[in-house]
Amino acid sequence: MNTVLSNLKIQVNEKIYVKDPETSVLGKKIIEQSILLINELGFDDFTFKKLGEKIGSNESSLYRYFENKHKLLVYLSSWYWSWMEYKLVFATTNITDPKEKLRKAITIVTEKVLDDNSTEHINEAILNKIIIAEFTKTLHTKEIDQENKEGFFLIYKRVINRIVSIVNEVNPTYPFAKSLVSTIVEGSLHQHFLTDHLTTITDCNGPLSTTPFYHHLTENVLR
Amino acid sequence: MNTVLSNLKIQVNEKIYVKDPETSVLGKKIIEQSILLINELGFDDFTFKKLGEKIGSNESSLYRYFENKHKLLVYLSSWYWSWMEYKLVFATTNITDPKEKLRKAITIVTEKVLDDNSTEHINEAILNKIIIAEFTKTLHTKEIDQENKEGFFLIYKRVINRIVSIVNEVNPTYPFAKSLVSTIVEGSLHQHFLTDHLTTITDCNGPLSTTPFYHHLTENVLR
DNA sequence: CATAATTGATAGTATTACTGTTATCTTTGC
DNA sequence: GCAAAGATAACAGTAATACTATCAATTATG
Repeated sequence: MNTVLSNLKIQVNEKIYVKDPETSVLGKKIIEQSILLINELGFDDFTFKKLGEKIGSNESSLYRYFENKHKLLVYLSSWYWSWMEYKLVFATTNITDPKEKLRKAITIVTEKVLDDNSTEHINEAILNKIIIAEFTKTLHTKEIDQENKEGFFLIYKRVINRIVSIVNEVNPTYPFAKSLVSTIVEGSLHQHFLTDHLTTITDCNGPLSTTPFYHHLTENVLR
Repeated sequence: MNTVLSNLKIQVNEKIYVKDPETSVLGKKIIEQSILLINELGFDDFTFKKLGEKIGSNESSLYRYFENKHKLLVYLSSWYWSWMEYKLVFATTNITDPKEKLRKAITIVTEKVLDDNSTEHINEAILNKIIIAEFTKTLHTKEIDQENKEGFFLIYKRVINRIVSIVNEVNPTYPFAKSLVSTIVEGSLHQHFLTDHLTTITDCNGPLSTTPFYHHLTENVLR
C-alpha cells in the first residue's frame, strides 16, 4: 500500500480533539508515541504525565490536543477504522462478483495487521494490537449514547455498513446482515485476543487462522 | 427455576477474594449492593467509597473482602458464569438429540436474563446487564495472563467448552468449534449492547431477537 | 462470660486527572 | 529583519481515587 496511500489524510470527527494533532509536530508526536506507550503499559496504566515525560513535553501541553485519555483512544480508534475503510474500498472496487468482493472485505477486516508504511508517524501493526486489546473500552462507558450522538463512532459504523451492503448483494433475503457483520468485525478482534491470551477457547492459533474461520462461517450462513 | 435452585451455592475461585463474601451479612450486602451501584454508575465511576456510603459501611471494611474493584468485578463475573453453567446443565441433561441440546444451550447463553429469584441477595437480571456492559473489562487488562494462570476465568472457559462438546456431537468434522462457541457467547453480549446503544449496526431490536440470529447461524454453519 | 474475630472511625499517602498562570520560544506577516 | 501572535514549557495547585495503617467499638463463639 506504500505509494498509493502516501498522501493519505485520514479524516477524524473534529469533536474528538481540542486541536487537530495532524497540524503540528507536537501533535504528531503525541499520536506516534501514545500508540507505543499504550501498547507498552496498557490503556489503564497509560497517563498523560507519562506520555509527556516520554516525548519531553509538558503534561498541560497534551491537554491542548485532547481533553483526556479516553478521547485520545477514541481518536486513535477513529483513525484506525478510517484507515480500514480506505483499505476496504481499495480492495473491493472493480470487483464485480459479490461473493468475491465479500471474501476480500472479510479478509481485510479479520486479518492481523502487519507492518505498513502508509503514514510516517503511525505504526499500523501496533495500532492494530491496541485496537484488539482496547477498542472495546471506547464503547463501554456511561457516555456512549452522548458520544454516539456526537458522531464519535460514525466511521466504525460506516465500515460495518459497507460490508452489510455487500452481504445484501450476495444474499438479499438473509435477515441478519447487520448482526452478522458486526459480529464478524468485533468477533475477529476478540478471536485475536483469545489467540494471544485464552488459547483454550479458540481454534485460531496464529495470526493467519482467524480469517478462514470467518470465510467458512460467512459462506455457510449466506448459502 | 425458583425452587430447584433455592439451595444453590455457586462456587467461585478462592483467589479472587480476600474473604468469602458468602460467609457474612456484610459480604452479601457488598455483593447485592455493588451490583446495583455498578449498574447505576457504570464500573468506571464505581468506587469502594461510594459503595461504603450506600451500604452504611466503612471503605476499609470493603477492602477486607476484595483487594480492589477489579477483583470484585471478576467475582461477580465468575458468579454469573457459574450460574449460567448451572442453567446450561439443567436445561440440557436428558436431552438425547444433539441438535436439540445445542439449540437449548444457545438459547440459554444468548437470551437476555429476566428476573429470577434463585438467590436472595443477587438480582440476576441486573447482573446480566452488568455482564453485557462490563464483562469485557475483566479480560482486557495487563494482568490477564497472570490471572488466567491463577484460574480466574476457569468457569467462563468451562461454559464455552461444554457447548463445544455439544457442537462436536452435532458435527464432528467441523473444524472451528471453539471459535464458533466463543464467538457466540461473547458476540451475543455484544449484540445486546448494540441493541441498547448502537442500533444501526444490529438487526437485534429488542430482548428476544438475538437468539434467533444465533440459532440460524449455528444451524447453517454446522450443516 | 471471656476471648477472638469483625467492623467502624479516623488519619494519612501516593497517584491521577485535571485547571490556571506566566514565561519563553517559535512562527508568520509585513 | 522585526513585531505581534500563537504555541509550548514550567510551575503551582486542587479534588478525587485507591489504597494502607492504627485503634476503638461491636459482635460472635466456645
